[in-house]
Amino acid sequence: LSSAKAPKYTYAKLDSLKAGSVVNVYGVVVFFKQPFKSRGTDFCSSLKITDHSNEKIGCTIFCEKLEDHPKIFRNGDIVRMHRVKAQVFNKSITLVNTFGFSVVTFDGVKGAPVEPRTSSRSFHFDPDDQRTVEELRSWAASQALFASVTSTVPLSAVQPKAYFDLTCQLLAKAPVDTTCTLLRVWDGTRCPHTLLKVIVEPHVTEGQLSFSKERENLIADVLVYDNHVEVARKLKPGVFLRIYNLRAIAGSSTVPGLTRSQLQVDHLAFHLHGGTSYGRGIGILPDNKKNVICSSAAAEGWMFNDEHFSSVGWCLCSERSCGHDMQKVTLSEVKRSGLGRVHHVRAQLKAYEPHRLHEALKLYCSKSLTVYLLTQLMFEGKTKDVILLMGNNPQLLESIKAKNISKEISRLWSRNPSIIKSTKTPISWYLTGSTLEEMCQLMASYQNIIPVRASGGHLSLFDLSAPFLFRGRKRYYGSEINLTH
DNA sequence: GTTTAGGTTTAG
Repeated sequence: LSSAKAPKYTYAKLDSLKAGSVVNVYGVVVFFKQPFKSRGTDFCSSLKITDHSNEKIGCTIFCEKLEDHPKIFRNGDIVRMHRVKAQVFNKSITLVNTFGFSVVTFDGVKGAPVEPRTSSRSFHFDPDDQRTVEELRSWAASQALFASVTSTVPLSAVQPKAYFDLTCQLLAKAPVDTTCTLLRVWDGTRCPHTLLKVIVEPHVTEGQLSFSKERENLIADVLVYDNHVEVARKLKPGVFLRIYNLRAIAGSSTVPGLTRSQLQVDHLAFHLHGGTSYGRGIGILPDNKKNVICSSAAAEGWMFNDEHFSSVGWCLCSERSCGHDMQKVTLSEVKRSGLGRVHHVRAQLKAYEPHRLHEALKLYCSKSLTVYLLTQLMFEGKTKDVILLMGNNPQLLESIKAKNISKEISRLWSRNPSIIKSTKTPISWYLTGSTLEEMCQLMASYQNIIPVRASGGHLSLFDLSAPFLFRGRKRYYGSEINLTH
């Protein structure tokens, strides 16, 4: 016994499962449902997995406690299950958990850190597991495993009539009747459609009762029905959710318990219908998923202007979890430490720019997950610190800052109002006074050209009717672009 | 020593 080896698990390929055997398996998730209450004593998770063998195997997991269920957030996630029993149902092999069952889940994204998701206090994990996860990720990336399933869509891209998954934060909730609950959520993006607003009694609302008009425009009212009401009852405002198989419906809607006059009809409504078909359900995201919302909010140029800084709003943007412990420092310490460091601060908002989003140029670098907001102040030369920053790309930031662009533009512009040359920064500049033909000639030398004009001795961006950026042959309208290095 | 569900859309 003293020489007993550490336990070594062996994993069955999914095309070699024999009825009645108890096995350990690895698989890529191609379908899943959030755990739902069964008619028996347990919650039930339903999932389908596959592996290199291309065999797709349905799995049914019964556990009394939700935390013992597989922590699956999306198709492509990788699960490792210990002690599942193969049995035949409808002439196919399925896997059901059996005594001593445990499950660990991993993100399926190639190159992402291999971080086990489990509530088990101790679990086996060795270099072979690391390798297996990475192999499954690579294999899955080369396959079209779930091309037709619904995908996570931000509110800004929601299509009427479509089913989709929504990643969002719960701001408030209220019961509508015994079969329907209202969830007020946002994801930091603005839906182009007018949103249905459900009016409920204030005294039954949990969470913030009212929001500023600006924020209200970002909030989607989601009605969840039947079996989802029980799940919704346990949710606390502030929690981050993924709502699966949500349906956006345009046109008149009626809601039980409410008269039609309580609804603004003909608006886009969000319904989570009863049942669990197509994975319909509500999943609670772990803290490290908050970044998803923070970065989408930032990429959208999300700003809020509430008189009362709510704890929920605060949470959305300030409590970024960076996956490491870091002490909070004061703003003066940040200033002293110079460029290129990452800090945690907690501060009170005193003022913000821009008040109108089209006044800002947003540069979003998907590689470094960094958002740069170049504000109107920069063009007017009113400030030295022209860039409001998030993220961690000191090189790019420094190159912009070191150039002191507004000063440089003003200087060069006074000498030669036609062209300003700036080769080091990721942006080149084009000024008023040139024709389109001249600008097209400049395209050969400069990758990115932002048209600006002079007014009142200052430079300013054109309004939204003009392209804000010329990149090669492409013209970008609006105010956003992905920078590629 | 093993009931529950067994993917496949509400119809508000």
